[in-house]
Amino acid sequence: MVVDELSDSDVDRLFQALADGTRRDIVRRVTRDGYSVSGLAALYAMSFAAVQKHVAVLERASLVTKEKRGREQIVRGNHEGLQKARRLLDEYDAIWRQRAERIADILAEE
Amino acid sequence: MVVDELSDSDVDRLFQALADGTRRDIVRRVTRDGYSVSGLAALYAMSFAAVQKHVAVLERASLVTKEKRGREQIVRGNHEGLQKARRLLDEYDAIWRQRAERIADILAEE
DNA sequence: CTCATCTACAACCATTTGGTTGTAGATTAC
DNA sequence: GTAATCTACAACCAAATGGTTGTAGATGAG
Repeated sequence: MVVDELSDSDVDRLFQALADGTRRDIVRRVTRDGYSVSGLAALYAMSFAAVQKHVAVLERASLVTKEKRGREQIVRGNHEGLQKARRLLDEYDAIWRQRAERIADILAEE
Repeated sequence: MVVDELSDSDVDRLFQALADGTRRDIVRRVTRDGYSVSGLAALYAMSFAAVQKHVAVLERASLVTKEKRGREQIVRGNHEGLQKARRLLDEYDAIWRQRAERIADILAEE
C-alpha cells in the first residue's frame, strides 16, 4: 500500500520550504499551538503579506494546514509533511548503510 | 559536548541543497561510489559547468566532499551533513511529540 | 449599518538560482 | 613537447524567491 508517493517536485517543495529560517520558526510555533496568520505576522519584522507568503509556501509543501475560524485562518503544523521529509532523509541514510555493509563484506572476504 | 552547532544559514544551505532533484540524485550516486565531476556530468542532460555548480552547492552544504586525485576531483557523500539534516528534522518531530504529550495530559486530568 | 480587522492577491523590485558559453590552468597521454 | 582531458571560474540570461505596497472581499464588533 503506497500512500507515500512523493513526486520529485513535491520533494523540491518540501526541502525548499524548510530552507528559510522564518519558515522553520513558523513550523516550530504552529506545531506547538495554532496561530492566526496575523498572529504570526505580529512576531516578525516584516509585512503581513510577507508572512502570508511564507505560510503559503509551507502549506503547498504540506508542512502546515490552514483552518478557517470566523474571519481568521488558523495555521497548524502538519505532521505528515514532516514525516515525509524525515523518511526521505532516512532513505539516504539507508544508502549509506548499504555502502558500509558492502565495504565490510569486501574486507571480510579476504 | 556540542559538536553540532549549525548556524541558521548553515541550515538554509543544507535544505536548499536538498531542494533540487539533480542534486539529490548526485548525493545518492556519490554515496554509493565516488565519481569524478566529469563522470557525474556525463550522467545528466546539462553542461559540465552546471553539474560543477551543483556539486559546489552540495559541498558548501557539507553533503559531499571532494578529493583531488590526479587531474580529477573525486566527489563522495558526506555522512555528517546528512546526519545533521536528519537530526534537525528529529527536533521538529520532538516538538510534535511534546505537543501530543501535553494534549494527553490535559485529557487525563479531567 | 458602519467601522475595524483579517485575509487574499496583484503588481512591482532586487537578489538569488539554475542554466548557458567561453577562457584558462593543471595534469595525463602519446 | 604537444595534444587531450579535467577542473575552475567569469560573464551572461531567464526564471524563481523574498520582500514591498496597495486594493478589495469577508467577517466580527459596536
